[in-house]
Amino acid sequence: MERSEPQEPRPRLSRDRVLSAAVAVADAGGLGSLTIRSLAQELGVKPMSVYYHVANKDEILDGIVDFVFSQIELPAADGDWRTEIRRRATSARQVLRHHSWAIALMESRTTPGPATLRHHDAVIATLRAAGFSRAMTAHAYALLDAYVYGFAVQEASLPFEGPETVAEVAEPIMEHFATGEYPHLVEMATEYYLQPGYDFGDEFEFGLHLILDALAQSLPGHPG
Amino acid sequence: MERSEPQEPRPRLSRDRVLSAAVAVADAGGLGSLTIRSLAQELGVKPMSVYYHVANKDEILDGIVDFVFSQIELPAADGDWRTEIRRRATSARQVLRHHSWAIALMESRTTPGPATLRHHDAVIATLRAAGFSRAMTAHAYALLDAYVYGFAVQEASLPFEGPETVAEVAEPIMEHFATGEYPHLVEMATEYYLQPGYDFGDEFEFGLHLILDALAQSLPGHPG
DNA sequence: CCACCGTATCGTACTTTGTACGAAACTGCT
DNA sequence: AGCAGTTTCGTACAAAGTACGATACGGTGG
Repeated sequence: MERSEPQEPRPRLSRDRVLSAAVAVADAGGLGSLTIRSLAQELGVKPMSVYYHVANKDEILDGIVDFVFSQIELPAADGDWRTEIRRRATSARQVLRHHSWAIALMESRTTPGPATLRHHDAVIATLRAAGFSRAMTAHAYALLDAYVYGFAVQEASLPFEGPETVAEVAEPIMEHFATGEYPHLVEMATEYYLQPGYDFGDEFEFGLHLILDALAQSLPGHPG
Repeated sequence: MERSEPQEPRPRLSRDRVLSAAVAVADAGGLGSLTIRSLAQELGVKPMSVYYHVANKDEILDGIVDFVFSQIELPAADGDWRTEIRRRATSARQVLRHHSWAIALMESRTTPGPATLRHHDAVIATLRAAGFSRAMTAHAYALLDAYVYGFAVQEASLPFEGPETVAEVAEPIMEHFATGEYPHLVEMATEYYLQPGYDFGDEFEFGLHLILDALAQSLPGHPG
């Protein structure tokens, strides 16, 4: 009875556990820190062990992209389309902000997973149920997704996080350009972006509202 | 006189030549194919030689992002703002489509180069000259850029190139889903996306027009 | 013409990362 | 216990970034 040291039974590996750990590692240290070895360490296992559950690293990347999609709220086809589409857009932004490494991945992975397909299906269903033609649904979806992803890209490329740290980061850069090049950029930065209380994230609502309003105009039966 | 074989004097390296070659390599084989060794081979030089002209690979990446920005047409502040903004948006899309590897980079690089800053300055100048307030300029710029970048991201993640190859790529995938999951997605695909003549790139114009129209509404003196 | 010196290029080698290959450990079943 | 399938691991190699010091080059004063 001296042989048993059941301190950590270390549950068996599985594809799901591998993917969850991969998400955790990427969340903690970015995509660059997600290596097979770091992933194995997170799982308390030796590197080559993960290869029993996934074919290669690409499969891991595909998997965590689909995981991210699975976290985005789906719109309900039988609800008010503006409310539903707005909800899924807001949710998408939040999810992408939380897993900002995912944006880079979504661009490179071309084999969508089940959550990704379900997501697209739900959005299309909502737009069609709202009365949009097939052509308008395609237009609207392309526009909405371009906006949501593009906003996420911009947000991810900002060098700061919270609303208050903007000034601290940008001011030293700005002073460097006080020489007279980029006058409009500097003016906007000092007089607007760097003002206390400015939060780039707030811009999201403006654009989303504008797009939804404009799309509503094109719906049949609308006072054009 | 048997010593001189001046066939290829191989011009000296320079930072610019390094960056140009890096763009060429990325254009030809994607970002993944851009390694210090492949770059050195393109330049007809040994790997470590490029390190005399750039500090590290990150500096190369920053450099080629700025190069891409330098290729985007700048709007003129004294022209019609809709024409100018539309022109720069269209140009940006074309450039990003030609160098699709750049999209992934722009997201990760946080130190903008001179062309990038000049670009932002010109866009802000045009919007301000058009009569947009500072707040509206910030709103409009965030919206426009999110759309342009987001559209480029979507376009880059499509697994096909020209308008006619869509069906060939998508049909086998679609048949795989004829089981009844994703009914709306399949319906849109077969009845719309896969119809002859459909080109996803055409969606760009729709969204851009919609956004510009909606922004024009908010300009002072407009019949609101 | 030559020694000299700053600039530019290169050779070698170490580190990190993905992963092939086969051995070892573990599991449940007879 | 013995065996077969399942899961984990040890070893090792290739590709890629790059540190470090040596070498080659190109112009200048003696």
